[in-house]
Amino acid sequence: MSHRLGTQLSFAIYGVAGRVARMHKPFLDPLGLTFPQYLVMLELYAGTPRYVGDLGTSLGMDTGTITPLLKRLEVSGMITRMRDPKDERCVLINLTPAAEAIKDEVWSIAGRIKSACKIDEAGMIALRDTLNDFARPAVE
Amino acid sequence: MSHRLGTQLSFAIYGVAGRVARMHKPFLDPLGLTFPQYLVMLELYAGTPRYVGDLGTSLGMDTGTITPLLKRLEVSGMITRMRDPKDERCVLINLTPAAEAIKDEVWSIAGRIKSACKIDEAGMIALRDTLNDFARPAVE
DNA sequence: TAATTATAAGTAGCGCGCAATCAAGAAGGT
DNA sequence: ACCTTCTTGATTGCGCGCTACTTATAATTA
Repeated sequence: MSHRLGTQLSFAIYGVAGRVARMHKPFLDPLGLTFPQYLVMLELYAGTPRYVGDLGTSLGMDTGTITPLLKRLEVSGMITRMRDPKDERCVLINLTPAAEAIKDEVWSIAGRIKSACKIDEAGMIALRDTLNDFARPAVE
Repeated sequence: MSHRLGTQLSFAIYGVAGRVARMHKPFLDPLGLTFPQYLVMLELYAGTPRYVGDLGTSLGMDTGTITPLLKRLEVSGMITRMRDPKDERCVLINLTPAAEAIKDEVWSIAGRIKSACKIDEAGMIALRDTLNDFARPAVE
């Protein structure tokens, strides 16, 4: 039977995620960012301040993943972390001037990657939508 | 302008990879396997013995990833690791009876996952092929 | 008000993923 | 036989991702 197809799709998804992250590396290394950190920065460029939990939800990252990641971004001078005076449980994330300084370069990475993917605009849109719908509501 | 689309696609790929792995977890936990270990087992079920390097190449896993992974599979009794007498540099991987015993159940996971993904056969084939072509030749 | 419950982050431990480095065996040439 | 050179894995270190647990603050309820 076709267990085959299911496993092939799992392989394909596993494989493409690694390739995409690796493809970003040469562009991110000079900025001192990892791929997940890059995704966090994109979220922050879209609007600050943001709560830690809000960021985690948007990116699908667990608290055990995003908290140390944010602490590293703080150490590297990209963000500040501050308790919300209104609710001392929450931590507000803001961008530093150093982060704003590389904003355009960070945004430009996507365009430079796109060229290397040999996929047209319509294909990208279709793929994005397919992936965003895929495996969405199930066990989780 | 449309850095947007590129970043959205990166997000989508990052997100779907995590969701797919998480979707497998409830099925893999009872077997004591992680998702990457599951992929390795599928490769091994397709034919043994296999060299470590061969497995790594097939799965796109680095030696620093697959060597400890295989040692854990050995500890959990799924595989054996043996130097090839013909070439002492190479390590041959074989399945144990314990691994053969769960072979059918491991294979069946893909089918059970497929039901939860609300995507038809044609969609799966198209998606698999699109992903396998995507980001393939570029930096790597 | 006091006690309970809920929520937001942080922390520890394990496994994956990658880069860089190392050691051992094999293959080739001299 | 000897000496390079290449190949195969192993190792180390760091960051991500998850689970489970803990702490601190808020909200709720008795």
